[in-house]
Order: sequence, then structure tokens, then C-alpha cells
Amino acid sequence: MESTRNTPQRQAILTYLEEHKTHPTAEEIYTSLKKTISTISLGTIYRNLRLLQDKGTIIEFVAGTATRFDLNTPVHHHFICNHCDAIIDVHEHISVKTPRNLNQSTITITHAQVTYYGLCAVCNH
Amino acid sequence: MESTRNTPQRQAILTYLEEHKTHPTAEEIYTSLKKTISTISLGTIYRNLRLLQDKGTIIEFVAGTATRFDLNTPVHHHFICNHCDAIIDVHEHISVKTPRNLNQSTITITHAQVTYYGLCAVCNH
DNA sequence: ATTTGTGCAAACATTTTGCAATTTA
DNA sequence: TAAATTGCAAAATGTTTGCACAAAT
Repeated sequence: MESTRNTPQRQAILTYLEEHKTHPTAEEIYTSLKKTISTISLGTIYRNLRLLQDKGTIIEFVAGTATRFDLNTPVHHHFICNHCDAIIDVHEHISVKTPRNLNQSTITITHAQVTYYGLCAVCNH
Repeated sequence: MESTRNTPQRQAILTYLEEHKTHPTAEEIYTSLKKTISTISLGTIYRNLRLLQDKGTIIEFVAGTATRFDLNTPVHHHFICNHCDAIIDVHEHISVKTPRNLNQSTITITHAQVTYYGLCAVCNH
């Protein structure tokens, strides 16, 4: 792949992620976009999500059992509710020390990602 | 399910996880156990892995594309190689502050899990 | 024109499940 | 002997891919 094009489908996926900070699944994106682009296919969703990932535009992560997608805003963290899998973004900078067993010249750490677990406001009763 | 039993299959899975700290996949466990328990089925592996998870005996996590399992030793962290998906355990205690947007009386944080990303010694050339 | 991207359907990989038979407590 | 568990096979899920056609550069 030499260059990439900006197709309506690809643009729609990006716009969707910009307007929905809910970390949607591929299926959720598909269902929603199908309302306006009725011919869009799930294969196209997956292909574009992968392409956008490879470009670094979006990130993929796993919460509970589902694979979810998010715009790749600079490194951020997540809170995941143990009970309902709700996700809350953490954009605050979290510093984590390098543990002794990774502190070797042969290992390069590019970044660290923190996932907090607990009960969200709704489930915390 | 009222009580749980200790079947040879279930015990073998646990023993396998105790003796192999390699975070195996369900398939890897299956392939290995089949050598000694030739009739064991993949369904049984999955059923037991889920049961052991529900009991809190083991944990499941995703590294790269594969779902992996590990004995639930007290909270620990992982290093995942961006290139080969190798996993290194971090048992050292890592303290992480509570970010402002989660610091509410309505949210309970039970624990935080850090995943380091980078290049392992083998891929770091 | 050439390359990239799409829709569709089939293929795949992984995980779950129904059921009859078996095992454990 | 009653409930839990197994093996097997089929089904369900989630994701990828081949191909012919369409769109963009």
C-alpha cells in the first residue's frame, strides 16, 4: 500500500470515533454507520480500523470480553468497571517507575499503560 | 453449581499453570495435556479455565492477539514486547496515584494494573 | 490507467453449548 | 444416587480474506 485515500466510509468511521468517546466495538460502529451509509459492510469496518491502527490514528484495546477502539489521543489510561465494563478515560499523566527486572540496557520500554479496576458510580451500591 | 469437584482434568490444568509460568493459551494447555490425558477435550479446557477464573484462582488477559492464562498470584504487572508479544512478569509493587477524575466517593478502585510496552532483549536490536 | 478501496460471501479461528454418558462426593 | 463434569460435535462469535467491481488519483 503506497498511499491511502480518504473514502466516505473511512471518514465516517473517524468522524464516528471523534463524536463518540464511548470506545465502541467494531459492531457498534457498523450498526450506527449503516443507518446513513446503508451499503457499508462489516469487512470494511474491520479493514479500516486495522488501517487506522497501523497509521497510529486509533488504538485498540480489550475491555472485559470486547475489543474496543478509540482515537489515539496521546497515551492515556482507563478505568474499567468490574461489574458492567463501563470505561472511563484517564488523561491525567500517571508516572510509573521502571521495575527492577525490566531495568536493563537490553530492554526498551516505550510506554506504560495503567488500567484501574473497580466499581463505577452506577454499580457502586 | 453447588460445589466444585477436583477432577483429574481440572487438577492437570492447575498443575500445568503452576509448572509453566509462560502464560499459555487454552490451545497450548490442551495440546500439552493431551499427551498424558489423551481423551481430554478443548471444551473441558475452556470450561475449567472459566471456572477457575470465577473462583479467582487464575486470571485471563490479552497479549497481542492471544488470550492467555496465568495463576492469580497477588496483583502483578506485565511487560509486553511490541514486536514478538513476549511477556515478562513484574512482581515488584508499583504504586500509581489515583487520577483526579476517578477520585470520587462514588467510585471504588480495587486495584490498578500496569502494562509496560517496548522491545524485549531479543527484539531490541 | 493504475492502484486503492468496497461489498459480499465464504473462510477462519476461537470460544461456547447441548446432550448423553461418566465420574465424584 | 444425585449433582457435577466430561467428551464430542455442532453452533455461535468475532475477525479476516478472495474476488470482482467501483472509486480515486
